[in-house]
Amino acid sequence: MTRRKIEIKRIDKKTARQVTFSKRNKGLFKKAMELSTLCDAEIALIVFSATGKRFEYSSLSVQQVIGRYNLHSDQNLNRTDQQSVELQKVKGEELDGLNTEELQELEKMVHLSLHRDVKKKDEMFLNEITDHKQKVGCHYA
Amino acid sequence: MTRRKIEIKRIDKKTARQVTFSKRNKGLFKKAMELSTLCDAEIALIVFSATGKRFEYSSLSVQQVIGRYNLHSDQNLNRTDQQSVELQKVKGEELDGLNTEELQELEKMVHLSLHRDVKKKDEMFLNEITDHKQKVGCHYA
DNA sequence: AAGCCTATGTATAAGGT
DNA sequence: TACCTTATACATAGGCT
Repeated sequence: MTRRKIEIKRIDKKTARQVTFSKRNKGLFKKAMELSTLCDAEIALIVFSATGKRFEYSSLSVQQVIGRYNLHSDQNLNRTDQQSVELQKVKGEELDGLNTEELQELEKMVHLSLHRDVKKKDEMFLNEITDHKQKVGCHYA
Repeated sequence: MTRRKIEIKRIDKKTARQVTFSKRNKGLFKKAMELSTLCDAEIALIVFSATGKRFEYSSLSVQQVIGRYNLHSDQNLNRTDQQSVELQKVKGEELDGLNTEELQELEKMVHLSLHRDVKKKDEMFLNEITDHKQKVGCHYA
Protein backbone atom coordinates (compact mmCIF):
# COMPACT_ATOMS: atom_id res chain seq x y z
CA MET A 1 0.00 0.00 0.00
CA THR A 2 1.11 3.54 -0.54
CA ARG A 3 0.51 6.95 0.88
CA ARG A 4 -2.91 7.78 2.32
CA LYS A 5 -4.36 10.97 3.65
CA ILE A 6 -3.74 11.25 7.36
CA GLU A 7 -5.54 13.11 10.10
CA ILE A 8 -3.51 15.71 11.99
CA LYS A 9 -3.57 14.33 15.51
CA ARG A 10 -1.02 12.68 17.75
CA ILE A 11 0.29 9.44 16.27
CA ASP A 12 -0.29 6.79 18.88
CA LYS A 13 2.16 4.14 17.77
CA LYS A 14 5.56 5.11 19.07
CA THR A 15 7.72 3.81 16.24
CA ALA A 16 5.48 5.34 13.60
CA ARG A 17 5.58 8.62 15.51
CA GLN A 18 9.37 8.59 15.53
CA VAL A 19 9.61 7.76 11.86
CA THR A 20 7.20 10.52 10.98
CA PHE A 21 9.07 12.89 13.25
CA SER A 22 12.38 12.38 11.54
CA LYS A 23 10.88 12.75 8.08
CA ARG A 24 8.81 15.81 8.81
CA ASN A 25 11.41 17.45 11.01
CA LYS A 26 13.90 17.25 8.19
CA GLY A 27 11.35 18.67 5.78
CA LEU A 28 10.52 21.51 8.15
CA PHE A 29 14.13 22.61 8.46
CA LYS A 30 14.62 22.43 4.72
CA LYS A 31 11.58 24.66 4.21
CA ALA A 32 12.83 27.09 6.82
CA MET A 33 16.18 27.42 5.12
CA GLU A 34 14.61 27.80 1.71
CA LEU A 35 12.32 30.54 2.93
CA SER A 36 15.22 32.33 4.53
CA THR A 37 17.29 32.14 1.34
CA LEU A 38 14.59 32.87 -1.20
CA CYS A 39 12.93 35.72 0.61
CA ASP A 40 15.67 37.24 2.70
CA ALA A 41 13.82 36.35 5.88
CA GLU A 42 15.38 35.90 9.27
CA ILE A 43 14.30 32.70 10.91
CA ALA A 44 14.81 30.98 14.22
CA LEU A 45 13.51 27.45 14.58
CA ILE A 46 13.90 25.22 17.60
CA VAL A 47 12.39 21.76 17.81
CA PHE A 48 12.42 19.32 20.70
CA SER A 49 11.45 15.79 19.79
CA ALA A 50 9.20 13.84 22.15
CA THR A 51 12.35 12.09 23.34
CA GLY A 52 13.92 15.41 24.29
CA LYS A 53 16.40 15.73 21.45
CA ARG A 54 16.94 19.28 20.27
CA PHE A 55 17.15 20.54 16.69
CA GLU A 56 17.90 24.10 15.86
CA TYR A 57 18.28 26.47 12.97
CA SER A 58 18.76 30.17 12.89
CA SER A 59 19.46 32.34 9.91
CA LEU A 60 20.94 34.98 12.15
CA SER A 61 23.76 35.03 14.65
CA VAL A 62 23.88 37.11 17.78
CA GLN A 63 26.44 39.31 16.08
CA GLN A 64 24.15 39.89 13.14
CA VAL A 65 21.25 40.80 15.37
CA ILE A 66 23.31 43.35 17.19
CA GLY A 67 24.69 44.57 13.88
CA ARG A 68 21.22 44.92 12.49
CA TYR A 69 20.18 46.79 15.55
CA ASN A 70 23.07 49.22 15.14
CA LEU A 71 22.08 49.93 11.54
CA HIS A 72 18.51 50.71 12.47
CA SER A 73 19.01 53.03 15.33
CA ASP A 74 19.39 56.62 14.25
CA GLN A 75 17.92 57.97 17.39
CA ASN A 76 19.74 56.60 20.39
CA LEU A 77 22.95 56.44 18.38
CA ASN A 78 25.05 57.23 21.35
CA ARG A 79 23.20 54.73 23.51
CA THR A 80 23.87 51.88 21.12
CA ASP A 81 27.34 50.91 22.19
CA GLN A 82 26.35 50.98 25.76
CA GLN A 83 23.30 48.80 25.14
CA SER A 84 25.26 46.23 23.21
CA VAL A 85 27.67 46.02 26.03
CA GLU A 86 24.80 45.55 28.42
CA LEU A 87 23.41 42.76 26.30
CA GLN A 88 26.76 41.04 26.23
CA LYS A 89 27.01 41.44 29.96
CA VAL A 90 23.60 39.88 30.42
CA LYS A 91 24.60 37.09 28.12
CA GLY A 92 28.05 36.36 29.44
CA GLU A 93 27.91 37.01 33.13
CA GLU A 94 24.37 36.68 34.21
CA LEU A 95 23.08 33.69 32.33
CA ASP A 96 25.92 31.45 33.43
CA GLY A 97 25.20 32.18 37.07
CA LEU A 98 21.54 31.33 36.91
CA ASN A 99 19.95 28.02 37.68
CA THR A 100 17.14 26.44 35.78
CA GLU A 101 14.36 28.10 37.73
CA GLU A 102 15.84 31.48 37.23
CA LEU A 103 16.41 30.93 33.56
CA GLN A 104 12.76 30.07 33.30
CA GLU A 105 11.81 33.13 35.27
CA LEU A 106 13.96 35.19 32.97
CA GLU A 107 12.44 33.52 29.97
CA LYS A 108 9.02 34.44 31.23
CA MET A 109 10.07 38.04 31.73
CA VAL A 110 11.65 38.28 28.33
CA HIS A 111 8.45 36.89 26.88
CA LEU A 112 6.47 39.52 28.70
CA SER A 113 8.82 42.32 27.72
CA LEU A 114 8.60 41.20 24.16
CA HIS A 115 4.87 41.10 24.31
CA ARG A 116 4.68 44.50 25.90
CA ASP A 117 6.99 45.88 23.26
CA VAL A 118 5.05 44.43 20.36
CA LYS A 119 1.78 45.54 21.87
CA LYS A 120 3.10 49.06 22.22
CA LYS A 121 4.06 49.09 18.55
CA ASP A 122 0.67 47.75 17.57
CA GLU A 123 -1.01 50.49 19.55
CA MET A 124 1.15 53.13 17.92
CA PHE A 125 0.24 51.78 14.53
CA LEU A 126 -3.42 51.73 15.43
CA ASN A 127 -3.19 55.31 16.64
CA GLU A 128 -1.61 56.36 13.37
CA ILE A 129 -4.48 54.86 11.46
CA THR A 130 -7.04 56.46 13.72
CA ASP A 131 -5.34 59.83 13.43
CA HIS A 132 -5.22 59.51 9.68
CA LYS A 133 -8.90 58.67 9.52
CA GLN A 134 -9.75 61.71 11.60
CA LYS A 135 -7.54 64.02 9.53
CA VAL A 136 -8.97 62.98 6.19
CA GLY A 137 -12.48 62.64 7.55
CA CYS A 138 -13.06 59.03 6.68
CA HIS A 139 -16.23 57.34 7.79
CA TYR A 140 -15.68 53.63 7.42
CA ALA A 141 -18.30 51.63 9.27
CA MET B 1 2.82 28.84 -18.27
CA THR B 2 2.72 26.97 -15.04
CA ARG B 3 5.00 25.98 -12.27
CA ARG B 4 8.71 25.46 -12.95
CA LYS B 5 11.52 24.24 -10.79
CA ILE B 6 13.23 27.11 -9.07
CA GLU B 7 16.73 27.61 -7.80
CA ILE B 8 17.07 28.27 -4.08
CA LYS B 9 18.63 31.71 -4.07
CA ARG B 10 17.41 35.16 -3.20
CA ILE B 11 14.50 36.23 -5.42
CA ASP B 12 15.53 39.51 -6.96
CA LYS B 13 12.15 40.92 -7.96
CA LYS B 14 10.65 42.49 -4.90
CA THR B 15 6.99 41.77 -5.57
CA ALA B 16 7.70 38.16 -6.49
CA ARG B 17 9.79 37.83 -3.34
CA GLN B 18 6.93 39.10 -1.21
CA VAL B 19 4.39 36.84 -2.86
CA THR B 20 6.64 33.84 -2.38
CA PHE B 21 7.26 34.88 1.20
CA SER B 22 3.62 34.93 2.13
CA LYS B 23 2.93 31.61 0.46
CA ARG B 24 5.91 29.78 1.89
CA ASN B 25 5.72 31.41 5.29
CA LYS B 26 2.17 30.18 5.64
CA GLY B 27 3.23 26.71 4.56
CA LEU B 28 6.12 26.68 7.01
CA PHE B 29 3.90 27.49 9.98
CA LYS B 30 1.40 24.88 8.93
CA LYS B 31 4.14 22.27 8.78
CA ALA B 32 5.44 23.33 12.17
CA MET B 33 2.03 22.95 13.77
CA GLU B 34 1.45 19.60 12.09
CA LEU B 35 4.78 18.26 13.31
CA SER B 36 4.03 19.43 16.80
CA THR B 37 0.62 17.79 16.81
CA LEU B 38 1.49 14.55 15.06
CA CYS B 39 4.72 13.82 16.90
CA ASP B 40 4.32 15.47 20.26
CA ALA B 41 7.21 17.82 19.55
CA GLU B 42 7.83 21.17 21.16
CA ILE B 43 8.48 23.83 18.59
CA ALA B 44 9.39 27.48 18.59
CA LEU B 45 9.41 29.30 15.27
CA ILE B 46 10.12 32.97 14.72
CA VAL B 47 10.22 34.55 11.28
CA PHE B 48 11.02 38.10 10.29
CA SER B 49 10.05 39.05 6.78
CA ALA B 50 12.43 41.20 4.76
CA THR B 51 10.12 44.10 5.60
CA GLY B 52 10.62 43.47 9.31
CA LYS B 53 7.24 41.97 10.10
CA ARG B 54 7.37 39.28 12.75
CA PHE B 55 5.59 35.92 12.72
CA GLU B 56 5.73 33.57 15.62
CA TYR B 57 4.58 30.16 16.75
CA SER B 58 5.33 28.15 19.83
CA SER B 59 3.79 24.86 20.83
CA LEU B 60 4.67 25.30 24.48
CA SER B 61 3.59 27.78 27.06
CA VAL B 62 5.88 29.12 29.72
CA GLN B 63 3.62 27.52 32.31
CA GLN B 64 4.08 24.10 30.78
CA VAL B 65 7.83 24.46 30.72
CA ILE B 66 7.91 25.53 34.34
CA GLY B 67 5.56 22.74 35.29
CA ARG B 68 7.77 20.26 33.57
CA TYR B 69 10.80 21.57 35.35
CA ASN B 70 9.18 21.56 38.78
CA LEU B 71 8.68 17.84 38.50
CA HIS B 72 12.43 17.42 38.26
CA SER B 73 13.83 19.90 40.78
CA ASP B 74 14.64 18.91 44.32
CA GLN B 75 18.24 20.06 44.65
CA ASN B 76 19.18 23.78 44.72
CA LEU B 77 16.19 24.68 46.84
CA ASN B 78 18.13 26.92 49.24
CA ARG B 79 20.01 28.84 46.56
CA THR B 80 16.85 30.09 45.03
CA ASP B 81 16.21 33.16 47.15
CA GLN B 82 19.59 34.77 46.75
CA GLN B 83 19.75 34.27 43.04
CA SER B 84 16.27 35.63 42.61
CA VAL B 85 17.61 38.95 43.81
CA GLU B 86 20.23 38.84 41.08
CA LEU B 87 17.54 37.94 38.64
CA GLN B 88 15.43 40.89 39.63
CA LYS B 89 18.42 43.09 39.00
CA VAL B 90 18.70 41.66 35.51
CA LYS B 91 15.02 42.13 35.08
CA GLY B 92 14.68 45.65 36.32
CA GLU B 93 17.78 47.30 35.02
CA GLU B 94 18.79 45.43 31.95
CA LEU B 95 15.64 44.37 30.16
CA ASP B 96 14.11 47.80 29.99
CA GLY B 97 17.06 49.04 27.96
CA LEU B 98 16.69 46.43 25.23
CA ASN B 99 14.73 46.70 22.03
CA THR B 100 12.56 44.03 20.48
CA GLU B 101 15.29 42.35 18.50
CA GLU B 102 17.59 42.18 21.44
CA LEU B 103 14.86 40.78 23.63
CA GLN B 104 14.22 38.11 21.07
CA GLU B 105 17.88 37.28 20.84
CA LEU B 106 18.00 37.08 24.61
CA GLU B 107 14.95 34.89 24.63
CA LYS B 108 16.65 32.48 22.30
CA MET B 109 19.76 32.43 24.45
CA VAL B 110 17.73 31.77 27.56
CA HIS B 111 16.00 28.93 25.77
CA LEU B 112 19.32 27.42 24.88
CA SER B 113 20.76 27.86 28.34
CA LEU B 114 17.67 26.27 29.79
CA HIS B 115 17.97 23.27 27.62
CA ARG B 116 21.65 22.86 28.34
CA ASP B 117 20.80 22.94 32.02
CA VAL B 118 18.09 20.32 31.74
CA LYS B 119 20.35 18.12 29.66
CA LYS B 120 23.07 18.36 32.30
CA LYS B 121 20.63 17.16 34.93
CA ASP B 122 19.51 14.32 32.72
CA GLU B 123 23.11 13.25 32.37
CA MET B 124 23.60 13.39 36.13
CA PHE B 125 20.54 11.24 36.55
CA LEU B 126 21.88 8.78 34.02
CA ASN B 127 25.20 8.64 35.85
CA GLU B 128 23.44 7.90 39.11
CA ILE B 129 21.71 4.97 37.50
CA THR B 130 24.96 3.70 36.06
CA ASP B 131 26.69 4.03 39.42
CA HIS B 132 23.89 2.19 41.08
CA LYS B 133 24.12 -0.61 38.59
CA GLN B 134 27.83 -0.96 39.26
CA LYS B 135 27.36 -0.95 43.03
CA VAL B 136 24.72 -3.65 43.08
CA GLY B 137 26.42 -5.59 40.30
CA CYS B 138 23.60 -5.61 37.77
CA HIS B 139 24.27 -7.00 34.34
CA TYR B 140 21.58 -5.72 32.00
CA ALA B 141 22.58 -6.07 28.38
C1' DA C 1 -1.62 44.21 -3.45
C1' DA C 2 -4.46 40.25 -2.47
C1' DG C 3 -6.80 36.15 -4.32
C1' DC C 4 -7.87 32.35 -7.66
C1' DC C 5 -6.17 28.65 -10.83
C1' DT C 6 -3.73 24.69 -12.27
C1' DA C 7 0.14 22.24 -13.88
C1' DT C 8 4.06 20.66 -11.80
C1' DG C 9 7.46 19.96 -8.17
C1' DT C 10 8.12 18.24 -3.58
C1' DA C 11 7.14 15.82 0.74
C1' DT C 12 5.90 11.83 2.71
C1' DA C 13 2.71 7.39 4.42
C1' DA C 14 3.02 2.78 3.91
C1' DG C 15 5.61 -1.01 2.98
C1' DG C 16 9.61 -3.50 2.12
C1' DT C 17 14.70 -4.90 3.22
C1' DT D 1 16.60 0.43 13.55
C1' DA D 2 17.59 2.98 9.80
C1' DC D 3 17.50 3.22 4.89
C1' DC D 4 14.95 2.41 0.10
C1' DT D 5 10.77 2.69 -2.91
C1' DT D 6 6.74 4.47 -4.88
C1' DA D 7 2.16 6.01 -5.21
C1' DT D 8 -0.24 9.75 -3.55
C1' DA D 9 -1.20 14.02 -1.09
C1' DC D 10 0.27 18.50 -0.59
C1' DA D 11 2.75 22.92 -1.69
C1' DT D 12 3.50 26.34 -4.76
C1' DA D 13 5.47 29.14 -9.35
C1' DG D 14 3.73 31.45 -12.75
C1' DG D 15 -0.11 33.51 -14.80
C1' DC D 16 -4.44 35.96 -14.55
C1' DT D 17 -7.77 39.05 -12.44
